[in-house]
Amino acid sequence: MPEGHTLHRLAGLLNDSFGGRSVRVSSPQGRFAASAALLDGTTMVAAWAHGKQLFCDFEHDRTLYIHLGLIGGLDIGPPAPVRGEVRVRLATDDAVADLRGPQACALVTPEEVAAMTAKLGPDPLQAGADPELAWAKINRSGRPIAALLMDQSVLSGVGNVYRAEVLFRNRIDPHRPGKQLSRRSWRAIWSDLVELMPIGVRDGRIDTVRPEQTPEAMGRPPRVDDHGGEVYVYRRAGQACFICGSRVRTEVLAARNLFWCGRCQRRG
DNA sequence: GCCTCATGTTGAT
DNA sequence: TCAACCTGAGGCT
Repeated sequence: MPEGHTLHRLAGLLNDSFGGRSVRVSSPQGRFAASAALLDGTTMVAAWAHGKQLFCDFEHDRTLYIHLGLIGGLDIGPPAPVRGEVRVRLATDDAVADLRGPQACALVTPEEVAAMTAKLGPDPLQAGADPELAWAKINRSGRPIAALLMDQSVLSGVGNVYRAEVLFRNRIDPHRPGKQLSRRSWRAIWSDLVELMPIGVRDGRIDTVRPEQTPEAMGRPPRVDDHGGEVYVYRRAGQACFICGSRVRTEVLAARNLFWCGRCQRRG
């Protein structure tokens, strides 16, 4: 569920349903009960995201900080009975938001928020984010670009799907050390993310296949990943590359399954 | 029912 | 580098 686009989308949905309203806050599961009681009945001022971190600002300088981790989810919809392990429920008479399985869920101060965001790299989904801040780190690192893209202190919001897809779209070898990546390649990666990620926010899934290369346009059967989006290489190990036909490769890189085309991706 | 996997991160070794 | 953590879905018996 969660790369940066998911959190920005959720922030928007939270603002739509809870922004400026008095919110009932509870912890059906019990693990957030004490903090929920402090927020209960107060007004949610605004929700926002930086990369994969989600912040809900309430009155009295109280911020609910959420990180979904790998398996967490935040379901927003009309009122419904609690189902499963719900860490936090936000509710009004019209809407409910249920948080399950988060990696982090805590009440934090403005100072703590500032400290957290200060450690994060620029987010392609934030207006005015500066790609040079990321380039300064990439340009002097010996780590592979596929690892640097996943490092949230270098760049925030990119996860395993976007890293594989943006490297494929720009024909870049995932193993290329950051210091050997051209500035032109980095600018291409950044502008591609700035173009792709808002589409993910809008649609709630990651679509990366260019219009002229869709299955219909290429005369091949539709193929959509389990996460709901249409992609070139992510989770397609062993299958034919849509562009050159060679087998999509996979290996573990930066503790995650990387997917790439060894023939198409040779740039640095 | 049991096992594996998942768009993530942290802390110990 | 590796285990741990949080939860649910899907595949298997």
